[in-house]
Amino acid sequence: MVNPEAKTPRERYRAQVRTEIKERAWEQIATAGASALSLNAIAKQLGMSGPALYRYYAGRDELITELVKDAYRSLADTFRTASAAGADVTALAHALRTWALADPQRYFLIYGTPVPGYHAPDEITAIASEIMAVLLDAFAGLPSSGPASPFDAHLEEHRDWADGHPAPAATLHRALTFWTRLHGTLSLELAGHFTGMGFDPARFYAAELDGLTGGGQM
Amino acid sequence: MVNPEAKTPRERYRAQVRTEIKERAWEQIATAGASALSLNAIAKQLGMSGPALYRYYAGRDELITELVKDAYRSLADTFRTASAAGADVTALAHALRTWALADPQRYFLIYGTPVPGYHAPDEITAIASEIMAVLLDAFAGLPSSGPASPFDAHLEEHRDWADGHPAPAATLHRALTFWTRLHGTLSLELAGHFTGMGFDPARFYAAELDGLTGGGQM
DNA sequence: TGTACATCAGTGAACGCGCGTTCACTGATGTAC
DNA sequence: TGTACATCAGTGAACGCGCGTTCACTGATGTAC
Repeated sequence: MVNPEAKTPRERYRAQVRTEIKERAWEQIATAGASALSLNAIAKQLGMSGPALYRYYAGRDELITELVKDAYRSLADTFRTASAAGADVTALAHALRTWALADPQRYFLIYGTPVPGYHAPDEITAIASEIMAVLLDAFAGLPSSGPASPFDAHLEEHRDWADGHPAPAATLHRALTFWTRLHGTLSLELAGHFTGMGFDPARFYAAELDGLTGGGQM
Repeated sequence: MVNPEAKTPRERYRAQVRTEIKERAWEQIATAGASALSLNAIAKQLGMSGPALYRYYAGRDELITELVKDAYRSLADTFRTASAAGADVTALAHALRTWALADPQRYFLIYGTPVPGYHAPDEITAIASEIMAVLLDAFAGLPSSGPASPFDAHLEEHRDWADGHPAPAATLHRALTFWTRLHGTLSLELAGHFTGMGFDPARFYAAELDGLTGGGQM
């Protein structure tokens, strides 16, 4: 009769405070960047003293790692959900852009300037390859496009990252390109490098996407 | 007989110390990232007290702005020099990659995670458009490729950033694409996102470049 | 249902640190006559 | 060439700050009998 999975009130409370801490952390990151994240400031916003946070996180580093993991998981969920709803490559691209625009600093926490010396835990690389798997599936359902490039042959010899996905190297190539090209536009847009140039970033994004889905040149 | 441009020994000394300060600053940035840059630490490395630096820079912010400006100027110089030596689009791309790999954190100081609220001074946007001008010239000397994209028409109405360059919108489009695509690969490579994937980033970069120079599809 | 005990969230004081920045000063370097 | 003065690089003390983190504690919440 006892469900060992059931949460006691205390566990429930703990979980709630943990997420509240993270919510404030995201607010801080959004307004001042990740490097400005401060445990004491979070505690103050929650109306508690600084040391209280140590009941919930071992320290600043653990909190940040948790935030990075959450960001990855959020993106992976977005992709998986879209894919489950039948999204094709184009829809995935738009889901990506929407997700990124919703919280640019969250995007940069994953894809932004790396902290020298920091190395992502295995759990994170696992989520990253889950994202890639969705992408590979989407491209596998697309008609092949254009002639094989010399890079395809090279990729064929280095396809471990595809984690056993049966798609041909050309498809891996396209998924990789999807990633790098859309990141290229998106990150420059989010960083404000297009500001003042006048054109509509969404249209440029769409143009890049066009090249990816096999239709046009370039 | 007096050359008003000539530097007095004191001016010479000042200039030298200023560059020494910047050199140490770059070392710090390279090893711990820009957010860890500390005036006191720089002073210690130079064998002087912290306050001494205020003879040379008004404060931390001014120093960082100067570093960003130097980074931009360095990239612009690299491009201009390459261009003057007859570099085509491919050569510019390789110059870009070499420049980026030489000091990844310098690259990220320009193209990395933005600090929310920070706005680049006009002097910097001027250098950025100088870089773009070199790129436009390089593409203008290339045969046009592929059918016009719908984005070209949109760009035609927003071409102020090209600063009067006479190239057709399709060329602006290609220069823009050069920028975003190569940034996409390069930044992911520099941030270590390709680590463990096995393939050679240089080859992928070359493959992307191939698509840009008009040859192949995609 | 009531009491005795264990668990654990949160506090407040404290530690040591390094930061950016100011200020009044010393002493060396350069300039004017 | 020598002296008197001005310039200015660099020092050391000090200010106030916020940071992450530890520690011994109080008091509320939950558990066992």
